[in-house]
Amino acid sequence: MAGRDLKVPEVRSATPTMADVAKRSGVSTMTVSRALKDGASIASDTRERIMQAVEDLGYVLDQSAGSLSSKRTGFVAALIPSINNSNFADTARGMTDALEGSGLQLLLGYTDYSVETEEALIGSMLRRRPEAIVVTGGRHTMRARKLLEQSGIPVIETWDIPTTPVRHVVGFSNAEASAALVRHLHGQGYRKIAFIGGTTNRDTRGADRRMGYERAMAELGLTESRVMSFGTPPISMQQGGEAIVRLVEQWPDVEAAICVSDLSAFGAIMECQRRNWAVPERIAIAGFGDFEISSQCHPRITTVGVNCYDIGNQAGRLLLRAIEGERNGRTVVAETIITDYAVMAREST
Amino acid sequence: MAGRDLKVPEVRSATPTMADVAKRSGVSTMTVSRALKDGASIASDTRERIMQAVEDLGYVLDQSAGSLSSKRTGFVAALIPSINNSNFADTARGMTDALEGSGLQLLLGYTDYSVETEEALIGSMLRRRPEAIVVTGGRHTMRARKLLEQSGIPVIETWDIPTTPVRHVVGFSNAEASAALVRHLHGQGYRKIAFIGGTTNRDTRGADRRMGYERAMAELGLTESRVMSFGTPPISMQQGGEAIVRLVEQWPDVEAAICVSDLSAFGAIMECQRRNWAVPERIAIAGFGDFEISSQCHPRITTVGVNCYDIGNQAGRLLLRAIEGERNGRTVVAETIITDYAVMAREST
DNA sequence: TCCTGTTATGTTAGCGATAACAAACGGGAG
DNA sequence: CTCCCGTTTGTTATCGCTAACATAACAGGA
Repeated sequence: MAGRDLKVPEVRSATPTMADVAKRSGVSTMTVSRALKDGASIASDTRERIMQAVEDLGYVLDQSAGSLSSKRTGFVAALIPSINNSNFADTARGMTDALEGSGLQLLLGYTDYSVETEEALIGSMLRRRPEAIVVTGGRHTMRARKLLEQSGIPVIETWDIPTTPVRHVVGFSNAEASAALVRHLHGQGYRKIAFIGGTTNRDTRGADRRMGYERAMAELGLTESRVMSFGTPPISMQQGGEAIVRLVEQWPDVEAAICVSDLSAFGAIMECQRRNWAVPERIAIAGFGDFEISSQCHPRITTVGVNCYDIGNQAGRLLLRAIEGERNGRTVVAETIITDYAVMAREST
Repeated sequence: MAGRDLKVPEVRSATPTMADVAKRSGVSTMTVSRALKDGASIASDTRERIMQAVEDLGYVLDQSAGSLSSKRTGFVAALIPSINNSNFADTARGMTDALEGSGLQLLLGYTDYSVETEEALIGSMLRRRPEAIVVTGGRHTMRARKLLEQSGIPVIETWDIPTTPVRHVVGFSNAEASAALVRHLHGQGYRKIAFIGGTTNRDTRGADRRMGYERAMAELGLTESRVMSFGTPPISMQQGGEAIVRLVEQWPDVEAAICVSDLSAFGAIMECQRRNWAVPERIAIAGFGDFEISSQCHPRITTVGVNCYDIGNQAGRLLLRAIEGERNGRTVVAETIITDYAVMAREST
């Protein structure tokens, strides 16, 4: 730990305000405000003079003051379960891209897969007055739901198709996607198919996938379902590895395993390699989400590709329409946009 | 795409303000303000009455108005290169944990490994008046640096040890860490050691690691350095796979390769497996960062473990001290905190 | 009884910007 | 020469909240 003396920069004592800039350039604050916005009518020499003053003073616009006055905060809130999940990262990127050029910034919050954290986060986001809010999933605490309903701004639920949506929806049925994967494995000839997931319903999409698995198994007449629950969601690579071992111990005849996500599937496959259990010959393993790792590892993992980027992009565009609509006093109809998914058959099954 | 009619919630027309709550509970707005903060002296029956009114009206505090008045926005900005990188995610988590209970929220921005994007982001963050700002890396555009210096708030650079820091620093020397890995491989008996990284210096930490590799090679008297540059940073798993093939083509005698990050190392190893190049017998491969994947894949990857969480946590705590100090008018001395790293010897070398 | 201190609440005056309207100015049409 | 219109700039009044100070009410000690 080393120390260095404090160097006081020239413009430091009091942060300059718009009034300081106005005084220095000999105009009113209103003119400064206009100069800093594009699209306002202002003489080019005046603008230059103002810009010079801004530069000299090191002035930075105070947006909180601006948004109080203009009633536009210039940002939208998006809540995703985890910062470190490439699926949600893609969704966030899709949203950011959709917002490009709209003057709206994306403000992300992380719920850590917990509806309670989500509730708290919705509260703190709403206090900052976003112009719209995007949440992941369709299940919320009662209070969270009420907050969303009363917020007075467009609300979009993503990554799911809730039975009673708050308002707009952009997503797909996790249960249906999971069922499609079961049918695919069935089509490949597998019968003794297991499901590996977390021990709780904390990850609601994970729970939906398990439900879809069970439903599809029943529909295919495969009455013995093999569900291995292990660890608190989201389950890690390591937990996937441990779970596959337990699975094989408990049901030695198992032929295939569907993991709740690609990460746990990857962990499971690596563990199999260490134990010399051939994948897919001894046991086939599939994942969910089509993470980069699934197409890169060896063997490449069969999974369900979800249009993550598109979910975000559609949500972003929908949100722009909704904000625009409300601003113009138009009646905005609640929309449900269903995104697609596809089983990606690869080497692990 | 399905539609549903707009359902107008009861409290919708105009968002209620504190004055509405005050009127409804028969007190002044100041009392309402106090009731919504903890630590203020207020009669418990008054508080209850106010809370009831808040509940009835669905009132949500407007923080932008509050912070305009109190001059405290209640958030700190942190810029990280990528949303989808578990190293930076850990740093973010460390920061969030450090901020827990301080009343400060973390607002993340993503620079996408570009100093230009960073500059723009610093601008838009500063406009929202964070109480402190944390950036990743020590290299910035001139304008960005000026913005940081003039911001009047605590600035912390992380993940690096800049030669001329803006103010506070929490990080380690990427070059030194990379050199340590070279020395480790040398100690294992490897001599023809290569480095795989991106084609540009966009990822400044990646560039530092390459520099450290070259310096260490020279110091060890290994004069022939083998640098394979491939793809725009951050290079992906797939690019790691492609790079290792090119590397072996160009220098068939290569014995070991250090990849700029674990992800590219993983891609390289998987590609080797597909080509039946034994790792580490035919070629040893090491990564950087100790991502989860490195300890989970097969073979497990030798890498440099960085104390990501600690970087964030220390930065968070430093930032709290600095804010506290400035608020009390104390002179805050610039601090440099050096975090540790360690070569993690595993199966891939 | 009066004074003092504590607790609970109210009043006033902004915080720093922008919306909305007003006004000054210059130039071209009639 | 006058009038009108478009362009540029200024004035005023908030936006919703909180800091700082003021005041009221009450309890307890001298």
